[in-house]
Amino acid sequence: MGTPIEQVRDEVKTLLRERGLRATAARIGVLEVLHEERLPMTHEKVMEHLPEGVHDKASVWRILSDLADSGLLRRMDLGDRVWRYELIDSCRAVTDDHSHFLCVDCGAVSCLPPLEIRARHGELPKALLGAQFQVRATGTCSNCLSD
Amino acid sequence: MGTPIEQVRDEVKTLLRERGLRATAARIGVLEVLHEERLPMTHEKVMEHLPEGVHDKASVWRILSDLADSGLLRRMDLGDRVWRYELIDSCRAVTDDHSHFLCVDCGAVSCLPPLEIRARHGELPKALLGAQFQVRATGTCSNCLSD
DNA sequence: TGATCTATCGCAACCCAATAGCAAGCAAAT
DNA sequence: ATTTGCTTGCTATTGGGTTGCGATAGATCA
Repeated sequence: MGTPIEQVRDEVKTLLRERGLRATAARIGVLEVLHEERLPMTHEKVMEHLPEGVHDKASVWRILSDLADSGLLRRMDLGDRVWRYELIDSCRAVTDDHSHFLCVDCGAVSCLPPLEIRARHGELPKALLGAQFQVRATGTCSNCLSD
Repeated sequence: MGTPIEQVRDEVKTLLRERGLRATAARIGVLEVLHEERLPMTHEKVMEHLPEGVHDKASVWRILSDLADSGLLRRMDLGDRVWRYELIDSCRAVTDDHSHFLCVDCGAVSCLPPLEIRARHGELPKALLGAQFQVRATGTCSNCLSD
C-alpha cells in the first residue's frame, strides 16, 4: 500500500476531499507537518517545517484558518496572543476539547488530561452550565526546571 | 473628608505612591476609570472613559502595563486577543485570582466565583502542581440569551 | 488525454494592537 | 524656588494577522 508517508498523504487527501476542499500541495504539506508534530503549532513553527516550495505566509495563514473552519484543525490562543493550530484527529483519543500546558520558559506546549471544573463553594451559576470552558496551565516544564 | 470622588482620588494616589510611582493626572484618571467600572477593561474602553486632557494612546498603554507590573492591575487575555486590565483591589473580596466569563455576543465580561480544577480520571500530573491555572468561560450571557 | 472551470496560491500591500525612542513637561525632594 | 529624573506625548516601528487580485493548478467532463 506504499510507504507510511504515502499512506499519510492519501489519508490527508481524503480528509480534505471529504470536506469539499481541494487536495493541494500546500494544504497537504501543512497537514503533514501538523500530523507529524501532533501538538499545537504556531503559524511560524508550521512555516519552519514546511516542504520546499511552500513558503507563502499569507497562504499558510489562509490554509490554517480554512482548515480550522472546516473542522480539521483546532485553533487556540494559549494566552501569549499567538494562534496555535492542532490536528483534531491526532487528539480525538484524548478528549474533544482538551486543555494545554504552556511552558513560560521555552514555549513548549503539551496536552493535559481531561479536566473538570467545579465551583469551590456551592454550585456553578446556571448561566455557566452552557458555557464553554477553556483551561490553560502555565508554568515551567520539567525540561526547563532541570536547567 | 471630601466628596466620594475626592476620596477615591486620595486612595488612588496613596496606592501609586506606595509602589514608588508618581501620582500623575493620567495614572489617577486610569485608575479612577478602572475603579468605577470594577471589571476588566480593554485599552480602548479605558480610553473612552478617560477625563478630558488624557488622550494619548501610547501613554495609556504604558500606564496600564506599568500598573499591571507593579501589582495594581491584573492583566489578562480572555481569548479575543485583546488585553484587559482590572483593578486588583476591586476584586479582592471575591478571590485573589479569579476567572472570567466573556459573552461572545455582546463582549461583556463578568467575574466568576472561585473554581477548582481536577483531573476527571485519576490525579493531576505532578508537573502541574506548581503550575498556574487560568480558566476562562465563554458563552452567551443571560442578557443576550433573552433577546 | 486534453479542454475547461474555478478554487486556491503567491505576491505585495495593508491593518492594527502593542512597543520603542526621544524631547518636553511636571511631581517630588531639597 | 530649584533641581532631579520619572512621565508624558508625539512619532516611528514591530509583528501577528488580513486582503485584493492576477496567476496557477486541482477537479471534472468530453
